[in-house]
Amino acid sequence: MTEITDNKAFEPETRTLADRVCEQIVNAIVIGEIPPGQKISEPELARTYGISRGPLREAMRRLEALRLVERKPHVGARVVNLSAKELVEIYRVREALEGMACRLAAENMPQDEIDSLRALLNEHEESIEQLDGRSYFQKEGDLDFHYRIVHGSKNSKLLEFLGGDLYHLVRMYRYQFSVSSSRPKRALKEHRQIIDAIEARDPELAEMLMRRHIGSARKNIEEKLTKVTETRGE
Amino acid sequence: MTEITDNKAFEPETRTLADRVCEQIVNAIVIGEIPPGQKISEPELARTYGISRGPLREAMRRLEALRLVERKPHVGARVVNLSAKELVEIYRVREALEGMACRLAAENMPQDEIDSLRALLNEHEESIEQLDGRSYFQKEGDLDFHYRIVHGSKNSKLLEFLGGDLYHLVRMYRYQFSVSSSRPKRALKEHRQIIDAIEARDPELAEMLMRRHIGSARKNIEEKLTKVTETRGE
DNA sequence: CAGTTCGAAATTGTCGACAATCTTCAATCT
DNA sequence: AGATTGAAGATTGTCGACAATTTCGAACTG
Repeated sequence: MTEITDNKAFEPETRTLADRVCEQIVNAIVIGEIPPGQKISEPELARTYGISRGPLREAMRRLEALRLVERKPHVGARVVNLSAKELVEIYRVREALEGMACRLAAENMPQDEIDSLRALLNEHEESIEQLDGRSYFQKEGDLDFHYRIVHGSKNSKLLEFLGGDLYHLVRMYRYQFSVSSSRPKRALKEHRQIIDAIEARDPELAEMLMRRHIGSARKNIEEKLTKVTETRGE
Repeated sequence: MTEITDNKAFEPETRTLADRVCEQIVNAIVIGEIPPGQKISEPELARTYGISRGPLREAMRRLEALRLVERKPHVGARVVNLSAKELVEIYRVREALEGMACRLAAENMPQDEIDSLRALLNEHEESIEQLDGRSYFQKEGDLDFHYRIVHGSKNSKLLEFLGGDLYHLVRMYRYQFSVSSSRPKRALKEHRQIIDAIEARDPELAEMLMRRHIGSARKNIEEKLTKVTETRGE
């Protein structure tokens, strides 16, 4: 028994079937493999993932809680189709929660995490300068920045709500609309201001900067979407 | 077809079994009928509510998403036992979200809802003056006030997060610790200040007042709980 | 007697089948 | 012709049984 037989890397799937499939479906929805508004057939999805309907229904319950699908009793489930209004509403929620997270990060984020986050921003800068269309990295990289701030707040409930639930919706929207920050350099500058405020341990400023940062993203969306609806003549 | 045959009151239970039982269990947990930290046996609960394990497991998934129970694969589920730290974390989330809700309410809450809310506050005042221990009304009444503000924000996502998910935890905590506002008159005064700011259509002030209001409730908790832990000699 | 190991019981996870409900479409009636 | 009703098909909701995993206890060993 001297060898380590129960190596964690060897048991990557100790979780339940429902959990694993749920994660797969979340990803499929986020990247648009299952398109928004599509009706979900339980028997079909169950066959697709090679499981029975029992675990699948449990996974659906979780997806419902994540607000990625909407269910009506005795009718069925559909992938959400975010309206412009709902999207703006989500950004209001982000503005509030991440503003608070940033405030708390200014109080609680350890120095080593701050250093690490600065290094991440430097990577972002490089990927922007050689802007050979690595929009994927930009998209995920931006969320990575925000996630780390929330992590740095040392508030587990904030982390659960934002990182566990809300970010799936945000990621989904970004993939659907192919939105990579329309002004990456400006965003990077704002990110640097934010981390500066955190390192200076200035909660008020940190919160204000983050709220502005997300607020301008929200205005950006509002602008684009009203433009689209105007074009459509609505 | 002149009569209204599809009266909503006539179909009170069109929802699924899992949904109904879930609501029952939520209530049982909130009022402490199922105490915090208790292990949940699926077969036993299923018998208690007279259903099979299938729907019950779906209900458990929902309870997990509501953060009222914690599950470990192949081990079981337990009712959450909120620590002091987590409770304070939840109040931070409330401070952020309800602050935003209050800001938006100042922009969007219809006048008739404002009037109705003022009437509710007058009822609260009466129930306080004849303080014959109607703490139940105080507890639920306070949440009612906060709920209406969120409703007045006209932001459906805020309503979902706060009203749908988070308030169950807050209610649970209030029942467990038998916390009726330790200073009801002061709370009422603050509520009136808030509704004044909303009616004056002053988003900045409205948000600030709400954040202070919830912030002082948080400090109140922090104070009490550190006192308790000190008494215990920890 | 303490510690370990093995096994039985209980609990959780999964499955396939049956019942209830909704949707669709065609036949009938006004 | 258009609307209504009814039945057939498909889909969702529910159940009981089986398989996999964990837990608890008793027997065994040092």
